[in-house]
Amino acid sequence: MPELPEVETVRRGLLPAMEGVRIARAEVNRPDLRWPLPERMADRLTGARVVQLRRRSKYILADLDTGESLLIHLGMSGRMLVSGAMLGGFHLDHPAPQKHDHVVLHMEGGARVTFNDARRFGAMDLVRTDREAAHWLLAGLGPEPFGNDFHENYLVTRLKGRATPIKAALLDQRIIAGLGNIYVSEVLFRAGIDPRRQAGRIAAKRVAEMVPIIRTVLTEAIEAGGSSLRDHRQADGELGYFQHAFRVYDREDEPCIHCGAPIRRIVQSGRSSFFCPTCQR
DNA sequence: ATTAGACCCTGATCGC
DNA sequence: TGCGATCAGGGTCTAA
Repeated sequence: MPELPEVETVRRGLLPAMEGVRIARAEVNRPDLRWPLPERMADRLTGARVVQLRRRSKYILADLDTGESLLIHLGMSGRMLVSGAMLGGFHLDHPAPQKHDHVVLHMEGGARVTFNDARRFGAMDLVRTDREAAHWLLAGLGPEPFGNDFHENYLVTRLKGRATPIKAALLDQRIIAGLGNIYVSEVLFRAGIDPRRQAGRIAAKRVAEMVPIIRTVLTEAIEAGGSSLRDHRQADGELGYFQHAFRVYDREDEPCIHCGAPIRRIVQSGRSSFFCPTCQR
């Protein structure tokens, strides 16, 4: 599901339908997702205008003119789909309601934004915009990969002394926000680092080299509309296509693009890691 | 303080 | 066509 590039792709797709537009009616079809939805959520959304649509890590934040922000997390299987709007010269008709359409925002002017999430690992909450940074889901997040707080010295310092595998360290949202299982594998391949290496035992120079690689991989993925393996859809329903550019992820037993050795899959803390045993040390 | 594993939930896929 | 096992891009919580 959605890592930073997928969430950013969704945010960009939602912009024309949501930013500057008033929510005419909010339809909330169940009391909870991963956690209970906020009190009186439909009432607090109805009539509010979306002032700005932002992203923090894997969260989308819709700032409202009520002083609150709608915080959205897509979990593993969450989608945000726009319908009934003009997009790129095409009109997106309203599709028939689907199973797991948990929240529907009926926008002024006729567009709809539907949050669908089969597995319900996603989340929504309403938070005072001026206290957003203290929200329990956001407070512990590490720096944005594209932000000024994320740089070579920062990463070297944060990984110093850590015995945990570098794979787990890069997945840790408190260290860096936004990476997930796909892009960590892709980053470590490009950096030539074995995912099992202890984070604190990698030479500082090689840790530093990961910083621009992280930014490059994420940028390329955003430009491709994210990766669509199973669940991810852009806001207009289109598939992303970065999965065609994977060098190791989901390529078990296929040849390494550099050396031809078969790509290996191992399981680390319950998640698959893909890597080339020859090129990554 | 760290770290591995269970858990949350549904659906797709694969082997039999 | 059916059935069980396995797996999935998220994160939190517990127990070692």
